[in-house]
Amino acid sequence: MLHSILSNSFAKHIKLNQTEEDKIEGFLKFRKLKKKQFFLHENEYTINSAFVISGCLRSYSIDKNGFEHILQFAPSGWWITDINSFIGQNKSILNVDALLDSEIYFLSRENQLILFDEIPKLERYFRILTENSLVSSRQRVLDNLELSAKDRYIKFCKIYPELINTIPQKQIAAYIGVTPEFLSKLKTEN
Amino acid sequence: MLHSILSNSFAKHIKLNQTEEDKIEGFLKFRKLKKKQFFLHENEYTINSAFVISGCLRSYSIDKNGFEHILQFAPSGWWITDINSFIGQNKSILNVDALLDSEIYFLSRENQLILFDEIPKLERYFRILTENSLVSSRQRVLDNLELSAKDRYIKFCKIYPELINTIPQKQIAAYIGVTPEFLSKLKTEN
DNA sequence: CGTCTCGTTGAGAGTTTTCAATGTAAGTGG
DNA sequence: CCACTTACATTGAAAACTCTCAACGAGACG
Repeated sequence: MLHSILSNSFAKHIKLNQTEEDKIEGFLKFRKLKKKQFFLHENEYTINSAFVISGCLRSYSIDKNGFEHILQFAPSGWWITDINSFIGQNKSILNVDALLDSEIYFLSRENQLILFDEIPKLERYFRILTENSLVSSRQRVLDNLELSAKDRYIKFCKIYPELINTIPQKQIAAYIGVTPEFLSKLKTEN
Repeated sequence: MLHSILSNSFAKHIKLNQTEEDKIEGFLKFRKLKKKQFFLHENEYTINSAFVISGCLRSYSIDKNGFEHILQFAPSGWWITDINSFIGQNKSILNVDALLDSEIYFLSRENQLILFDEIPKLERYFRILTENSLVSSRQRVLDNLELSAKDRYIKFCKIYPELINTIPQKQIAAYIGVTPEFLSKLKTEN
């Protein structure tokens, strides 16, 4: 049976009967990731997309100076992959790994496309997720343009309250776009 | 008959016959915008999405200090709207206006949904555009995290070469996230 | 117990902004 | 077409913001 967290994610956008959920389950694989274990390395072709049941994954790139920059956190209930590579057959420019011990389902692009044919509602589900991702990605672009580092941190705390005390603070710094040292100073000054 | 620029945009992703193009045309409206004329004001509900035939539109927000921050430029061949408002029935947080005298088609969300039913290929066209927008929006988030102001300007010049000498430089500054004065200094220092 | 990662702090350097001044180009009304 | 106004680009100096580098302490983990 599908894990309730994934089942609930579907239910937010579409209605599936038991037969359909069972069929979907047949196309998914379950896997546990230890902290720091990779789901996807840059420069590979991304076959799979991950849905996080428990724990937390992140996607990030490494710049020419060796610094990591985080594009997305995926705590419980989120999908994560390198979407450009997953959709477009391009080499991945992102790494995806686990920040905490995690449990995930993963779905291959091949199986996803098969499921789109067999259960058209599922295409709708992913279309809506894509639209929502676009909205939040654009909001993040605006936030980076409009907000000070301090305000970006405050906003981060509102959006991801469950992450504040579960992942290292330096990961949050790599998401909002400041150095770990500077984030530390931001928090004290008040 | 549909303007060739829009027709070509469709043709990049889907195949439409003449009957289908004619039908689509019936759901579009054509309009000219003078420079500085608004297509959409923030705090309104966004009914329409615009496809630019000639000229250039932009979408932007105004922060609490009164500064403008540009989310998107739409020269010839691009769609532009406040997608959150257009899709989600939310109030717009963006303004969209013309940087140059422009010619546009516009399509209401209502008509778009009707067309999705009548010409399913069109839903595919917009799904692909949404996916591509997501990819480029995420790339821009990464660019803001990774690149210096100077490198962001250099990258901008590569992506939008047709804009460099047609729109005011201060608009480019508002897109890459620096003040007009600082962009001016960046360009001279070399 | 030792090792590694992380968070904090401080001083100095680099970056970007602010503010003010100037010159030029572009738009407007007569 | 000219005179006037407005918008824009540039420059400089000072201030504000953010980073770098180095040091230290605390906690996690084997």
